[in-house]
Amino acid sequence: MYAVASSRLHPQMIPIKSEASGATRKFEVNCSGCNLRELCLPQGLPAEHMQRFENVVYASRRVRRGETLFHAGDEFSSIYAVRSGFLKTTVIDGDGREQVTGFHMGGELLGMDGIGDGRYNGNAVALEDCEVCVLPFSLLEEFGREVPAMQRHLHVVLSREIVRDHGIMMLLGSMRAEERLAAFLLNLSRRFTARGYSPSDFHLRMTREEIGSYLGLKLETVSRLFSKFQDDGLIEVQQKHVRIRDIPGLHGLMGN
Amino acid sequence: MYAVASSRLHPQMIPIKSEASGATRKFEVNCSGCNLRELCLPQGLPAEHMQRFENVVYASRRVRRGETLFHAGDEFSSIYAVRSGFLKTTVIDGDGREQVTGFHMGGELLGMDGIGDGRYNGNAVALEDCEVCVLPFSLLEEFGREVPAMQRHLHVVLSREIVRDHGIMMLLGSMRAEERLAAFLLNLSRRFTARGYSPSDFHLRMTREEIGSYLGLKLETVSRLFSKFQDDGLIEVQQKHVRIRDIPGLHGLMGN
DNA sequence: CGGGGATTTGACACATATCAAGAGCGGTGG
DNA sequence: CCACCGCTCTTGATATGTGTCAAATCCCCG
Repeated sequence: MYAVASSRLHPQMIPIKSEASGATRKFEVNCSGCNLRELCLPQGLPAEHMQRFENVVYASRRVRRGETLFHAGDEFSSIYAVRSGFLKTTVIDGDGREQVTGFHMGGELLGMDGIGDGRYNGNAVALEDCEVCVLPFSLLEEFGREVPAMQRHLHVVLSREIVRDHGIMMLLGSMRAEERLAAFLLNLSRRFTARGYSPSDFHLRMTREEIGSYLGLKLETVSRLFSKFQDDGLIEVQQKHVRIRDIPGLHGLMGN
Repeated sequence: MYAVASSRLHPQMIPIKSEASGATRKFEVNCSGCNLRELCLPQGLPAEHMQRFENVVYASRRVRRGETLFHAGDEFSSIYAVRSGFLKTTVIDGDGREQVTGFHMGGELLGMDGIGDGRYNGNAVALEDCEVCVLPFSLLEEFGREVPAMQRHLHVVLSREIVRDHGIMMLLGSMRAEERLAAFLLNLSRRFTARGYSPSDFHLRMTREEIGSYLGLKLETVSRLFSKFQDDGLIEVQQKHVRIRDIPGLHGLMGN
């Protein structure tokens, strides 16, 4: 019925030059044919502008598991749209402590933290082999000046990122460990569902430690909670594979 | 030497019509003469565009202590720039729990969380009598389409909000109570300094409970930490008045 | 197929929350 | 102008959720 969420390259990429076989290569994009078009930046863009948008998408870039798409401090010039794969973003403070700020899947945008002062503020690391679309920000801005719908949508995307962050602040500031993990699982479920995967059956790409960092918990706490949720019949866990058995039950955990 | 940070109306407002004496009134703005111009949205805008910008600033609005500038769910049409006073922003989750997402002073922008889906995502409440400039977002967008510098600056401001939020996520996710409060005080100090107030001597407008909400702590913990910092000679506290005695000492608390 | 990181689980420590009581302060109305 | 009331703050005693440390197992990746 549902495919278990897994990493597959989507077949929109059409290389122009075979010599450009490095990490980044120019290519003809086909946003209109991309199965992520309803989730990605061109979402809702009238057909007449779609072709123009495809010229903004400058290149694709392949990032292998463990590799970094951009580092904090790198010069900013583009934002990235995830075409396939799964990444985390992190920030590091003066003392070297790392905080995971998000996990990102197909159709989601990365790098918007770099617009502010011309350098990325955080890091983006692939948790599995990824393919991302490179969107040079100056081209996006130019496009936005010409097409109000594009401009508005860019603002919408930036604003939603702010709203997303406020949700995480709520989670970190006001919820107990159990609620945080339930919220996390439900959030993943929702996002997988939007991409056509099973709402209840998925493979976690991140470690317990990364989940813990994201949720403001230690990895042992995350592990114990997974076990507890399993004992309570809410989920089944086996290493990185999770099956949610009781979505209403997880919802019920929040707010008690 | 320094004025202790206090709420003063800045004198740029020139009412056009005296009958428009309600909470909101149109007025001739004078951004170029505003002492917040270097911190506010028109920051860095070339002089030639300043006058045009002043036409985007649609009105001023007065918000009394305790009143709400906007509620979560209200229809979005404008962002707001704080002209004077001090506000908090909050979000409320399904169970009615409130999380303070920020404290905002002169020159800072509010309401950018509303662009995403046409409704404000959070609340903005005045912690003392405030005056805000109303910036209709559609006018800002129009202006941005015509003036790339304006467009870019709007993006910069949105991006910085994201970066700010990531800093708070770091704070909530990775720091201990003591570090959080030290970071909070140093952040306030920096922002007061940028506005010409004393870096070390200021009046807190928010309650211990609001500080606690912002920092993910309970009010008793905040109170105890204030006492502890005082015992350690780092600060002097008397209710809402704070005097920082040892800024390096506070910095030193972070990362131990 | 081997090795090392990832995960689980237990025992215990400790930071922060909770509950409670009293004091301080400010704003309001007499 | 003063006194009272209510909210805010402080502080103590205690509870508890989560962290820390440790060890064994798992299993995934190279």
